[in-house]
Amino acid sequence: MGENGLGTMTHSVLAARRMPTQKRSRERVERMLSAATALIEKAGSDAMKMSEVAERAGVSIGSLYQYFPDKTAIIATLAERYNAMSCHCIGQGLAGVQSMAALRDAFSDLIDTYYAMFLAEPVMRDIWSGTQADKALCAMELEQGRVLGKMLADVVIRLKPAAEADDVATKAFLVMHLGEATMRLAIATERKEGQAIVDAYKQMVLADLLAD
Amino acid sequence: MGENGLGTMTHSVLAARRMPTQKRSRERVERMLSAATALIEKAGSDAMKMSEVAERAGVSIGSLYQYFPDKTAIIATLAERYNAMSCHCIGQGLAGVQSMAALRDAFSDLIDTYYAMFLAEPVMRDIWSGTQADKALCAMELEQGRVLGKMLADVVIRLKPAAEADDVATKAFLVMHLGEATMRLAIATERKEGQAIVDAYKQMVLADLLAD
DNA sequence: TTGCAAATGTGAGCTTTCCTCATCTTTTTG
DNA sequence: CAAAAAGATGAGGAAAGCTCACATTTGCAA
Repeated sequence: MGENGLGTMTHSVLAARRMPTQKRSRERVERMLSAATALIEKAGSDAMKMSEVAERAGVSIGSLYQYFPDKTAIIATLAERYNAMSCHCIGQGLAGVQSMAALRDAFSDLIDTYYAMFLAEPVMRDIWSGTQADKALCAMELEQGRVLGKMLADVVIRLKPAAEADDVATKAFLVMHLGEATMRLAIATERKEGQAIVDAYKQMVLADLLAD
Repeated sequence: MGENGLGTMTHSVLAARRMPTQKRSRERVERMLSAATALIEKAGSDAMKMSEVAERAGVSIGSLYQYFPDKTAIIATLAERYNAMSCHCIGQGLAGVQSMAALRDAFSDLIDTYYAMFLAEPVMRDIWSGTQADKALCAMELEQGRVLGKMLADVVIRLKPAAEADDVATKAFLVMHLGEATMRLAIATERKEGQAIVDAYKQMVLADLLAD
């Protein structure tokens, strides 16, 4: 599962030791990230060894550390790509909404899509369900929640101009963050219960969001 | 902050290598746990070194490993004690509820108490906000959610016998789990925003819980 | 083309931390 | 009181992250 269709965005989380400027090194960095992806899919990011990443990418350990200051930087780079992808999806889903009824449907679809993405992407699952030990990863999740929260808040404010902006912002932030928590919970349980949990989340959140 | 008033329950998470039966060893195990607590408070469980725990407890590394199969076992033991404590609190809070209005008040108080506990206990914060990388810890959190969810579901079923039991159970499980997620989020933000987030959570959940 | 500076690549091995085990000491028990 | 069981010790094995002194390749100006 080498190529993952996530584009070729360069990493920028925690200033890499060196930015790849030549074509050769850019390709090598992509190989490193592909190797890391494959290894995470196989056994999780915790079990991923830097030496294995280097070997699989056909690169020396020294090269690996030239572009990623430490192990978490590789994982953070992958996480950043997935984040960008899901932010884009969610943004698109919310963009055209013109009524509360449309919001309800859009939100419901969007959660289902997000859930399907979690289920389908082993790396995403691994990163968000396991490795939250890392501070940088935690900060990224928080930031992600803020971005998604803002998207949702903007829509709600647009549809309900009378609402208190601060309250809406807080609630939207919470709703999006709890969405991620719900995904984690759903994934950690049986498939059927997982779906029931996601449905319960949608129902609860939508009732609150649509209330006036 | 040596003694923490959490009682002297023995650990039982992942069968310790050896159970302390003599008085001497039981005291030593308590010293190990106190040392671990102090070190986690100082710099987090990630930075906690087994050699430091042993030294601070006035014990050899060998002894430490005689009672805790690995590093996570110490943390899991502490987590188990905090879990038992919070389960007890929450159980008490929900026990005497006889009406939906009382449930609303009890739930609100209970969440505030839980939040205060999170804020006051550095070790609890550390364990639940950081070290979720460990599978045993994740399983414990899930189990904790199930136990708390059952408590809440029992109360709701008692007050609304007409409700579908499965739906209530799923929802209660989700609500309790999202409660923990909310705590984590609140703790990760500024104190004032944290309180607003907790309030938003309470409002959202209660509206759903009290709906008929 | 050529030569040189900057960029890139290498991997042996240093460091840190978890954890084991052979051996010794203390306590309990028949 | 002697044997057996429980408890205690700490040097050192092992694994993985990461460094650094040195080798190679590339881009570019003369």
